[in-house]
Amino acid sequence: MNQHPPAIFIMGPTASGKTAAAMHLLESGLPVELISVDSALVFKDMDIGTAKPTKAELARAPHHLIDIIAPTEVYSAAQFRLDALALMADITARGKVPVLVGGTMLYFNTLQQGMHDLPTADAELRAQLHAEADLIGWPAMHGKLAVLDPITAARLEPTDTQRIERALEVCILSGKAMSAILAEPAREILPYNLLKIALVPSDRAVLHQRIALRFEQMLEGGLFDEVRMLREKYPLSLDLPSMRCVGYRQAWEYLEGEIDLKTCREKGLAATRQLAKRQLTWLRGMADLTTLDCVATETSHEVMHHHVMHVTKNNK
RNA sequence: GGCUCGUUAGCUCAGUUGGUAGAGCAGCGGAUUGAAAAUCCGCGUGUCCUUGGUUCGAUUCCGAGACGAGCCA
Repeated sequence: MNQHPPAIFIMGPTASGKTAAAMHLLESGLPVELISVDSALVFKDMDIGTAKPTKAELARAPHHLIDIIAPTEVYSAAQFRLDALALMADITARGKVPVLVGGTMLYFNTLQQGMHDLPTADAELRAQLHAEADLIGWPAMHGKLAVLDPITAARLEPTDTQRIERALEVCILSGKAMSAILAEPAREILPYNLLKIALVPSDRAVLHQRIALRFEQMLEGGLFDEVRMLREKYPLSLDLPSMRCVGYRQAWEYLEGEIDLKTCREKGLAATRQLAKRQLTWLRGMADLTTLDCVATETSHEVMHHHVMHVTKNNK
């Protein structure tokens, strides 16, 4: 018997209708609070390109973890885990059920699996490592990692710059091999009774159509103006996580005159489709999912409502 | 109307001195532990426009046709 309180995950690729699904639950009167699980929605002033719920929608259906940092700042899976755990405890204490809705599958995964006791990211050290890599190249950095942590080096491609950098950072800051830390027992599992709903398209082509439609709406809705505004308001660069978000990177390149509008549209669309594909890959590997077809919106909402009602009732 | 060039993967194009072909992008599959909308790995999906001829064998050479682009009328 599971004595833990309930919590609900609503997961799905971009443009699968997660926001609508979450709002449907809230507005049908179920005792829930929403937590966003999205690495792009955390940024203030990035509204159009992230397809953030509108001000009106957020007023009707408040989401936690939206607009919490500036586009110059960095968020992380580890920070998300801490933030989400605190919010879930609060919501549960208020007698409500936390609904975690979003598309950042690493965050969902981290929340469920917990994290090992790895050192926090260190911007200064990363800058040093990056400068070194510029001099000797990433294959040589991979070679250095092979000395410090052969197990992790064997797991990583010499081209996987981001993970090589992180593994070196972990070794240097902790004095231990990352693989040694990961071999230690993981932290406790999430103390909630989970209902995990996955919104998956029965037809990928339909999702692609939705993505195209939404991207067009973003362009018409002023994505370029938004990026111009962001660049005036903040000291941004293309290597910041915020500006690496799908759509923003391509809009930036267009505004710089590096690509024309047609190319911007094509690259933006392709990047969004590729994002959706990676999200679906994550979902295929997850256990205990209640999978609903995001193409059949009304049916899915009904079924989801039924499941959630069942869970929230058992909470009493 | 005449001449020239072109037609090869979903797109842009290479290539085959005649032995049924390969890049980039797109797409598809996978990995994923403080950047994750990130980062990385794997996979070629084809009436080589059609049709006659030459040939053991034609996507390749020759003829005709279709379509497209350009130049001349």
